[in-house]
Amino acid sequence: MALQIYNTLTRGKRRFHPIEPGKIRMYVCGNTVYDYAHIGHARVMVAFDVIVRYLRSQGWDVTYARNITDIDDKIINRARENGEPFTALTARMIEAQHEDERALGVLPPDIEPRATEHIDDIIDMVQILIDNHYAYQADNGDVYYRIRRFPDYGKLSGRNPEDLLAGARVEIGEAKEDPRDFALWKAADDDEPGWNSPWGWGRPGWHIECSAMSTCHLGETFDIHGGGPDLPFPHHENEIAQSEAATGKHYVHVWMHAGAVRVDDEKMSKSLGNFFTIREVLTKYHPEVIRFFLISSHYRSPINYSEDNLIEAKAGLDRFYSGLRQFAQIQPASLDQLATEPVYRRFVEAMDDDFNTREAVALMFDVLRDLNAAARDGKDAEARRLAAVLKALAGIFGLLQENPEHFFKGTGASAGLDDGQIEQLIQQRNDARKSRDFAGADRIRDQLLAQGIVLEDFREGTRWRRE
RNA sequence: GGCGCGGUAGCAGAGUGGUUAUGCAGCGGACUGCAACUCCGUUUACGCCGGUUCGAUUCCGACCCGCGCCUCCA
Repeated sequence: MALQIYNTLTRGKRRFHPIEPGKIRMYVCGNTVYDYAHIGHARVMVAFDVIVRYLRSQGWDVTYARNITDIDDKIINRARENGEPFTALTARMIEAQHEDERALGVLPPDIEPRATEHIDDIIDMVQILIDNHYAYQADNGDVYYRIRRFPDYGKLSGRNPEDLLAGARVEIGEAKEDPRDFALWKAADDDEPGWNSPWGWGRPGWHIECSAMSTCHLGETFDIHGGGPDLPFPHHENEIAQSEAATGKHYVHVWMHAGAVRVDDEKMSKSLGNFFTIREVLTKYHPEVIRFFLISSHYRSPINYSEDNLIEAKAGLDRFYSGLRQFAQIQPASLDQLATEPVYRRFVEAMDDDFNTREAVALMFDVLRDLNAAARDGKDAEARRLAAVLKALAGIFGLLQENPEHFFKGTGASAGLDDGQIEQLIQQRNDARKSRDFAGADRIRDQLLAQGIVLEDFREGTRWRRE
């Protein structure tokens, strides 16, 4: 089966056809850097990271751009609250985001354009829209997009422009011709952050930056545009209106949107204040646990962030590492080797079907079971082969990248016993076992368990891990 | 109100017009001094009502329920 992707625009899965053979140009809406990234951001970043990794594994030449919105009202307000220049805030938050990405194993995009570095491109596009009467400067100095000039408005989110008129809020002192019109350029006071433009001192509206930057880096028409679940309307709708009005070309072939993250079965939102930052979550769970949790659902399904679900993800990941523990030195199978494995064909089939990571994970568990059975039965060659296959499949997801011993034992710097003390106690216990002092042996095991140390006895010796 | 998505076993979560998803938890068994790890087996699963069909969880229609967007939010 060839690659199929669900397209928000057509509301269905279609076979993917690249604009240029073998190449995929992809743009994903990144974060507005006024605060630390939260798990909703993590989901989008991990989802598209997996998609890009998979596409590359299948031989596609992917150009992946993901922007940073580093000028906007929220940034200005937060910087003002903090009493710092907005550039200081954004520089700090960008660095923090990059740290979070590295922790989660998210590879950097090929291009990471920032709004403030594309002010000229933005101004050029706004000017084109004004010249073509798709935009106008209002009495308050703002430049607005003239919705009614764009007949296709609403095609992405399935909205009727007339309905939008009924629902549009009319603000006090409204300067727009039409309440549905949205800002391309916002006039600013002299003491506010801004840039000189043909319409005076000001700053870009939110939507125009993505139109300008995507066109600048990927061309007027490109293959895939992605983002979070709340972006189809109005953000992406507005992008389409801007770009297609400015270029006269079809803007994007496939629109992809990740599903929402809920927290304890409630909508996660800024206004409810129930969102978790990535760095908070990383203090509680191993980064791969978070990654595995995210990959264990389809990227478009809503997922629920909860203690139980993360614990379950950890249990699953523990099994994989447990199975690989005696195969730490095995290298992942090459793509050529993988191609001969029946399970890989099923893996590709699952992923080609709109990136069905859940199905693919189920196949990884199948491999794991066979691996454990082979290892138990002493079929060493087969076990090593399966370990290599498992590592290769996991590698496509950016999982199982750690040495299992390290995964289970951690840094050893945490509270409690250090590795040497633990191993000494295990030795004492094994001495007791040899002399059939099982009560004494169990006492030591319980003592270790109380400190979160779990023992596993094998013929070759006793393994331990920190829970 | 408008637009859209979904309701699958204790929980999480794929998928399919007829044949075991998978994981976690539970139970039984093997292994073990006992455990843990692992393997094997296992628990009335497909919201409700009609229709199409030899046969529907899977297609169609109605209904009930949940959720998302429509407002800053990924």
